[in-house]
Amino acid sequence: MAGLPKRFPNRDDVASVREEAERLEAGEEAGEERRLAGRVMARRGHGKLVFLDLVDRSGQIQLLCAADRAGPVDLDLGDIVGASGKPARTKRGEASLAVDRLELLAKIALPLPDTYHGLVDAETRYRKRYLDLLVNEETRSAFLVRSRMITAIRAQLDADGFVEVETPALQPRYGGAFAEPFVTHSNELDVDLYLRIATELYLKRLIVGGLERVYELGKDFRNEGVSYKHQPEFTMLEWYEAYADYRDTMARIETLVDEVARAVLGTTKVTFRNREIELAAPWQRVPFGEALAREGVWAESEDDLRTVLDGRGIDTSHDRTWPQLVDHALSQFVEPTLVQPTILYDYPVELSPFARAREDDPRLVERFEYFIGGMELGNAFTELNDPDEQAERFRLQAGEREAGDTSAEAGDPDYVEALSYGMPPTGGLGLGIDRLAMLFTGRDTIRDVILFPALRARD
RNA sequence: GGGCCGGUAGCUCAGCUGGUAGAGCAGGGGACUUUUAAUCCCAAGGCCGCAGGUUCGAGUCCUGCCCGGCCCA
Repeated sequence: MAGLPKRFPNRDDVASVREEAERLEAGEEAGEERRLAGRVMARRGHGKLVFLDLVDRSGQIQLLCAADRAGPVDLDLGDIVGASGKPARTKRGEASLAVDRLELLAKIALPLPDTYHGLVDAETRYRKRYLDLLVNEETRSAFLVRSRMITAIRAQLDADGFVEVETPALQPRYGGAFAEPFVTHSNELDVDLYLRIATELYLKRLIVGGLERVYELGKDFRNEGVSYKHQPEFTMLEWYEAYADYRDTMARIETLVDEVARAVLGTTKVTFRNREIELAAPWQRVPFGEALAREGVWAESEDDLRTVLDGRGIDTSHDRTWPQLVDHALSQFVEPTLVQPTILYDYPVELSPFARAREDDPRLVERFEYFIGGMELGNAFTELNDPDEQAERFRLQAGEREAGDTSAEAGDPDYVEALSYGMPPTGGLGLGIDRLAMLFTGRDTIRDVILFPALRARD
């Protein structure tokens, strides 16, 4: 690249120049100069007249390069160029830039993938995402939608008085979710550390500390398998709101998704896996037990539930405890049916170590999960703020671990101590950002909304 | 972890019951002043995922492994 320009100032968007050109009559040319830069994605040569398709992040436009005006065109497909000229429409009406000056800004040295078929091979698309972005417009637009979605979520929470915070990703003990952690080691401190599986317990310490409304948007890490909706590292939003309960939280998440969809997509209707989904608030709300009972997979004892599930052809041999069986029943029979946004609420206490009990039934807690497109999008509760009760819940979880549930909460005495200083009544929520991005972009798999999904190393 | 499918030129794909590997696009050379996957001519391009095996002969059949996809756990 020696000798090539190091900058290209006063650049216009392809999309805006295109709009300008489209307002012209066929054969007409505008008077004002515009400057475009981007990648040459197609070339139709006619000797002394060459048509190039120039692509930048905003879109695509044709460059009209006449030899007597712009000089000879010595380029390869994939070269990065700067073009100065005037918006114009060709005789056939194609929006163009009539080029006065064409500068090479960076040279391509390897051939671009097929620009007509695009880059199809899934493995190559993930390993060389830069090529996927270059050649597949749908890929580019999906990641731009994801980015705008995240921006809109932040804007909404900020406007509602939340403060964005950052808590440790390397944690001496992990918690806040049922999951296997990644373990790493600090040489300096000579201790093992865990990559966080959730931000929950740190964020609630901040509520104890008086920050009132906090959120964190960042990566969580879970040392588990991959699927169309699972990746070992994924993006999670968690918020905590003092002086609110899970009913307030239900209203807030419905409204957030509704308004973010309108802001980003201009509609609350999306299509996911060939199903039309209406994201607009309010969402259906169904008690948890009722949702399982409707599918005929509800029983209050481990033995009864196992019998029911075995009778439905489910292999329950890996489910050691009642909560695991309930979870299995939920994901197998209920979750896939929850295509339109649905809130399941009032969960069994055994599944929910951080949620406050209902006043009228101590076996149930004020917790909800919400589902869209047959996927769980997130989890929320009226946060347990009684330190003694929290300590008791951790003991209950320790029992589940001993019964063979390795994903049960490990317990966190330091967190219990924090609660002992008093935490206001609080509503908290988690939202799987990648899954919401799948819904917003209509992608079937989480790998299509994560720029560099986890793949095995290849030499 | 199990089942099924796939890996052939930079990319997208053919390659039949085993007989020395093909096209389009891209890349190289040339022609062409209103094209839209522009067109036309010329030349070039391969560890057929890897390693074994069967066979006179393997891209093709068999075994193992690697990578990916889908489904299941």
